[in-house]
Amino acid sequence: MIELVFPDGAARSYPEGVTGREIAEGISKSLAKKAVLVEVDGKQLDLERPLQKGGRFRILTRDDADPIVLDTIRHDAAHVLAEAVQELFPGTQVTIGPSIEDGFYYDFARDEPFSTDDFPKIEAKMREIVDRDVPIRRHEWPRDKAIAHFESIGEHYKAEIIRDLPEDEVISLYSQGEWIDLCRGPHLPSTRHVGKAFKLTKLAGAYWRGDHRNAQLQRIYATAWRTEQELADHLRRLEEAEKRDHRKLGRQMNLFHMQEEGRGMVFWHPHGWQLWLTLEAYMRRRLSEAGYVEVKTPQVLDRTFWEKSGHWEKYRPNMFIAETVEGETLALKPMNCPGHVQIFDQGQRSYRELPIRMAEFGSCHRYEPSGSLHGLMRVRGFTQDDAHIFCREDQIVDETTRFIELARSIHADLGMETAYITLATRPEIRAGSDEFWDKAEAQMAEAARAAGVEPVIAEGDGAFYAPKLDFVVKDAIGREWTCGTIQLDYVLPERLDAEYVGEDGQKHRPVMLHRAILGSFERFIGIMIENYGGAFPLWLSPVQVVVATITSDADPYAEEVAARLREAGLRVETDLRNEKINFKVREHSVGKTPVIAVVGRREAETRQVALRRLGSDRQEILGLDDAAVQLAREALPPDVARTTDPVEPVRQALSA
RNA sequence: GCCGGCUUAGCUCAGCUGGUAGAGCAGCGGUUUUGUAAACCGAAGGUCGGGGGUUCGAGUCCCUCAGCCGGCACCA
Repeated sequence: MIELVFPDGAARSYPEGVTGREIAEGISKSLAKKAVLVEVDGKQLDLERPLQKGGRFRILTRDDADPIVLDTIRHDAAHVLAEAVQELFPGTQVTIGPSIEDGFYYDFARDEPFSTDDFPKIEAKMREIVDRDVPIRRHEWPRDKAIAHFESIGEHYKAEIIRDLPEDEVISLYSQGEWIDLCRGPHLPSTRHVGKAFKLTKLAGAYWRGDHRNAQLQRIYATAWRTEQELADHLRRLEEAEKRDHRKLGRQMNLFHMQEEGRGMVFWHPHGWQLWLTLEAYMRRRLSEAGYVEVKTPQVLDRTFWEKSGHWEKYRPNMFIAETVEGETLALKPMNCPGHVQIFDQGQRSYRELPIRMAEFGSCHRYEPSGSLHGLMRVRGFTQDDAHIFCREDQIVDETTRFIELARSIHADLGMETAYITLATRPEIRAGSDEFWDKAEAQMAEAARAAGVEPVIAEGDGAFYAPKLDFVVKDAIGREWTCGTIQLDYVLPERLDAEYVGEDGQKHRPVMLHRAILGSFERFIGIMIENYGGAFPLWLSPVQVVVATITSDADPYAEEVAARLREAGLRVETDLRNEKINFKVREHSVGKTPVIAVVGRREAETRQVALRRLGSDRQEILGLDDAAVQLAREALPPDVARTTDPVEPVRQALSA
């Protein structure tokens, strides 16, 4: 007998080998009908699986909000997809097909390429399989039999997977009708439970086992949900996200462009560059306040320099290299760190100077693989908000904690909430002893906790020389972005011979903390565009106010209004075109201008402005001076608004 | 870099099985002086991504190169 403890706390005994379905039937017929999985001590099992041991027990139905249910639906849908493809395209080999966020995919091996034109046919076949409502059954086979079976039907990838499973692993297979696949499970009771709220979305190439030296398979992506409604909602969310695409908005809002001759390089247009300058000025204030000093280092340095830093050996394929007529070989800097060490190395450093927090808005070039380029998100010429903290070992934790607090505050100011922080631990190929890694990882974790954050461990993701913390932020529509990092480094100071004189009069190696908060301006601006959907808050908006006239009589007054607002520090444009006010309001609303100041004959006479805010159709009539003061106050960057009497800069601007 | 798709006017897109390129918006010229999300009229605008081929004839078919898009791989 085994004892099962139900969610309500009741404990009941059942004979060993009882199945979830039998238990459900014992409770109610309707439950047995709805049940899809059971869970014993947190482990989900098929409904028909004989239970061997007791524990905390619950029955999961298809409607359960538990993510494991949706996960199982997606996983089963992947099997249905695989069966459908094999029925339609004989000779196709199956490999793996896991559930993923929002859906699932399946990787197939087939000489002929699939086409998205095949999707309707495949989807129809999938629906047919769902309608067949065939039971999904678990089988356990001896290893040799499983291998022989898959080899005999030409499924070499499956056979390879089984061969690579640990010797003691139970080989489980699942069948739906004639079709059988290697799988760990668990699965739904029958294909009907998969439902029809799925849609094939994308076709892609993917390497077998994720290794580019292996064969390339064809991956079919799909989205799958519990109900048609959930599917429709998801498709609508995708459309929404598409509207926010920074490449689209960048063109529509005339922020930047790229062209063939400069792949991965950005041409910033006036409004886009204004956005950059505003962000840069903000960062400069925040860094200065946090005790950083700003530097600027050369764009191009001789090959010998990169040989010393180790980049020539390790990083050369990613570097832009230039030859001069005099036969020198130079390289554009792919990163700023070695340059910063040169500044550190000038003169004699004392322990009293540490920590030195050396910042640079460092413009770097990296030859990224062509297929990885993506709008502003992955470029070849970019500017990092880079800084290196040179410190003693005993300062690492404190500096890291301070950094985490700074980064969180900056992300929040820029409309992004910290979702979590990851601690990337020792990779397989690494430098340094285990003792070093134990200590370094512990220090990073300690610093995170001191800042009030429990880091999520990213096993093996660290740089080869040290662990790092990465920030994951969440945007307005819930998407996550990795933004900001801090990495420990003992190697570069050693290589470039950085040293300081300690309290003991001896020379010591400083530790370096590489850190960035935005990552790169390019990428971060791309993220900001998507986060705000182009509707930037007033302080960031490239154009804050458009003064729009109703008739040409008001032109002189409109110029006066614009001048007055500019005097108050606002970024203002005028629209004196011979167009109707409706037309102008529409155009500037579509263009995401935060404030439209409408002036007509009335306003000119009374020396007022009619303000209209983006997203509202109300108008606010204010005297010109009041409007200038009020808007200037609203347009203060968040840090300025926090650190000073918000009225003071306005007063200063007014008296200037 | 790899797999697949795409590339037509400044932008968004149409162009069936090969028969000599079309719309809306923007831009330009004019009329209109307008009160909070698109006034009206007109003229213009294209070596259909580059190159090569098949054909009497190619935007359309084939080859090739480039770029872009979606993934994969990469991301010190």
